Amino acid sequence: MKKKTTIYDIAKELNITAATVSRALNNNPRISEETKKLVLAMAAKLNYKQNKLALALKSGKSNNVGVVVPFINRNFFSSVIRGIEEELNPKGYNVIISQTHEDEKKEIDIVQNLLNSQVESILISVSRNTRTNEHFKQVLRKNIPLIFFDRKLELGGVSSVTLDDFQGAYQATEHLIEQGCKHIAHMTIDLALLIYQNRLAGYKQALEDHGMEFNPDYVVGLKSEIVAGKDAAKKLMDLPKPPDAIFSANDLGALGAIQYLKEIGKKIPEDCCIVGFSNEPFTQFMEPPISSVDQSPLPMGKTAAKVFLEQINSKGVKIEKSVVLDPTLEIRKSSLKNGK
Amino acid sequence: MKKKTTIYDIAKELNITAATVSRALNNNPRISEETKKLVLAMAAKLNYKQNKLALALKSGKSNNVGVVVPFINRNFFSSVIRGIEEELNPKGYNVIISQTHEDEKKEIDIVQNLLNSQVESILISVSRNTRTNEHFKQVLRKNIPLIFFDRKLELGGVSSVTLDDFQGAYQATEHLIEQGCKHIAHMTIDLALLIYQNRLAGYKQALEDHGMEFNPDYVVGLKSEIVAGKDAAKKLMDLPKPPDAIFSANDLGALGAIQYLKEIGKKIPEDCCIVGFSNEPFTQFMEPPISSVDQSPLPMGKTAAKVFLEQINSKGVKIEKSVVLDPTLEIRKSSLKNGK
DNA sequence: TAATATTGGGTAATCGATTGCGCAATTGTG
DNA sequence: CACAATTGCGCAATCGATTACCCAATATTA
Repeated sequence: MKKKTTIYDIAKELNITAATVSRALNNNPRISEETKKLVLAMAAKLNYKQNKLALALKSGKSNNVGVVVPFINRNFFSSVIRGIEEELNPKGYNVIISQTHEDEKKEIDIVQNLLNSQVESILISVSRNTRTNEHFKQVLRKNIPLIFFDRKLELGGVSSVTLDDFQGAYQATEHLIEQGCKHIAHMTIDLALLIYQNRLAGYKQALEDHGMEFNPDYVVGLKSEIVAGKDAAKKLMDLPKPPDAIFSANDLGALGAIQYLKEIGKKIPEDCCIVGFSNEPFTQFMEPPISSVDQSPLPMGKTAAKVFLEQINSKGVKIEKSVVLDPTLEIRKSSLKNGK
Repeated sequence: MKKKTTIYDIAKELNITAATVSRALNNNPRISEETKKLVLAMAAKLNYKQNKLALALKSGKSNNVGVVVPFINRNFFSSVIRGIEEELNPKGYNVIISQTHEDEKKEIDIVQNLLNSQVESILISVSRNTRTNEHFKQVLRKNIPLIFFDRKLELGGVSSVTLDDFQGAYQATEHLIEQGCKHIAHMTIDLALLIYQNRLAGYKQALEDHGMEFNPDYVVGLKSEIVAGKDAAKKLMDLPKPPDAIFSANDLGALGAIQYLKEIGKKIPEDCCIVGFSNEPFTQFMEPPISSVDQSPLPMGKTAAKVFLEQINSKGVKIEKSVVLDPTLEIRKSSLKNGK
C-alpha cells in the first residue's frame, strides 16, 4: 500500500519546505524558476496529485455543486444534468448527482447530506411528493444558493428555471390551427399538477384568440401510457363530430392516438394532425415522425448553472431570479398537412 | 453572511471543548447523557452540519466514488449510473459523475481530477477513442480500485463488468430459428468494435449449431441511424432470396427495417421477424413492439458497485474480477409468429 | 479511611495545502 | 563603502473534526 504523496514528500526530497513547494506548484513569482523546475520534476516523478479535500477545507470552497432530480435515467433529467455539467465543468466545478425517486424523505436526506458535503450550491427539481420546505430553508440559512429547475416550490430567496407550459401548449395549438384544423382536441394527464393545468390553459387561450370555440368534449384525460392514448383517441373518434387534430400533453398519448387512428384507417396528418409534448427521442423515429413541444432540457440545465454562477459572483447582493424558458415546437410530419 | 457553525461554536456556547462536542455527537460512551443532550440541542439550535471535508481529510476517506461515462443522457448509461447509486448510496457513498463525450483527452483530465478529489474508486466506461492507458495506470499506482463497465481496456489489475454480446446475439438468433425462420439476416454496425464482432460471432454460432448455413449476403452494414436501417433492409429485400428474419445489432436498425418492410407491404412478423439489440425504451412502444436484447444496465451498475465494495472490504488482497453479465432477450410481437 | 477504579472531559497533534509575516542573502543606489 | 531594495524561501497558523493520552473528581473496595 503506497501512501499518497503530499507536498511534504516533495519538500523532503528536495530539502526545502512545503511552503516553497506549494508556492512553486502555484507558480508564485516569489519562487525562482530553478526551484520551480525542480519541484515540478519531483512532483511528476512522485506522481503527486493535489489533495482537493485539504484545499477545500482551507479555502472554504469545495468546488462541488449538488444536483438533485427524481430519476437520473429519464431522458429529460439526464439531459438537464448534461447541460449543467457543460456549463459548470469548464469553470472548475464538479457535480454531485442524487435522485429522490419522488420521495420526500429521501429528498430531505439528500439535501442534508449535500450540506454536509459543503456543496456550494444545490440545483434541484423538487420531488412530486414534497410537501414541506424546512430542508430548503436550512439551505438558505447557510447562505448557499438554491435553484429550482423544472419543478419549483414557492419559497422566497430561491431562484428558478422553468418551462413556459402555457406558451408551449399555445404554440402547439396555434400551429394546428394554422394547418387548417377546425376541431382540435386535447389529451391531458393529471389536472392536479400545475404543468397540465397550464398546458390546458394555453390550449384554450389559443382557441379563443383565433375565434374558435372551446368544447369540453374535446378534452379527454389519459394516464401516462400508450394504451391510455389509444383509449382516449377512441373516445374522441367516437364523438358525433370527431376532431381533426389532437394536441396531447405528453408524447406517449400522441403515439397511442396515432396507433389507434391507423388501426381504424385514418391517415395522419391528412385526416387528423397530431402534436405531442416533451419531444422524447422516440418521437422522431415514428412513422410518421411526431411533432412535439420540446422542453429544451439542455438550455434549462445551462441556464440553471448560469443563474448559480451569477449568484456566486454577486457577493453580498442577494439575487432571486425566475427564468421561464420558452419551449420550441418541433414540427414534424404528424401535423404537417401541406407537404413540405 | 452567516458563517457555518462548527463544533467550536457549539463548544463555546456550552463552555466545554470541541473534543467533548465531537464525542457527544458521535455518541461516545465517555460522555454523560446530560452533556450529550445539551450538545445535541445546541447543535440543532445552531443548525450545525458536520463538515465532511474536514472529516474526509482527517480520516483519509472521502466517501466519494467517481463514475465516468461517454454521455450521461443516454438511456443505457444513465440506467447503469442509477444502478450504481442504488447500491452505493445506502452504504454512505456519494457518486461524482463525469462525461467524456468520447474524447480521450477529456477522459484523462477527468481521471486526474477525480484523483485530486480523493475518490475512493473510479468506475468507468472507457471512451470509444481512448488509445492510451497511462491515466489508468496512475489510478492503480495510487492503489485506488478501478473498475471498467460495459467497455473495457485490457489492463492488469482492473476489474470489469461487461455484457456477453455473443450470448445475446446467440439467443436472439436461436429465438428466430425457433420461430421457424429459415433465412436469417444480420445487420451490423462497426466491425472494428469488439461488441459488434461478438454479436456477429454469436449470430454465426447459433446458425451453425442449428445446422443452418451462413450466407455472407445476409450480413449488411449500417450506420447507427434509422435511415440506414431502411437502406439495409432494402438491400436485403432486393436479394434473389430475401430473408424471412432480421437480427439487427441495434434498435434503430431494427426500426428502420420495420418501416421499410411496411412500406413495401410486408407484414411483421408474418413475412419477416425482427429482433433488435439494446432494448431501448422506444422498442416497446412501436407498432409492432420490437423484440430486443436487453443489456441489463441496472444490474450492470449494481454489479460494478458490488465489485468495488468487495475490493474495499478485502484489504490487502488484490482482486481482479471480470464479471460477464448474461443479456436477456425481450420477446415482443415483432418476432412472435405463433400468436400469443 | 486509605487506596484504587471509574466517570467525564480537557490537551494537543493530526490530516494536506495555503499564506501573512519575517529574515537572510544578493543586488542596486548615492 | 554604507545603506536600501529586491529576491527567495522558511516559520507557523489556519481550515474542522477526530482521537490518543492525560488528569481531576467522585465512587468503590478492602
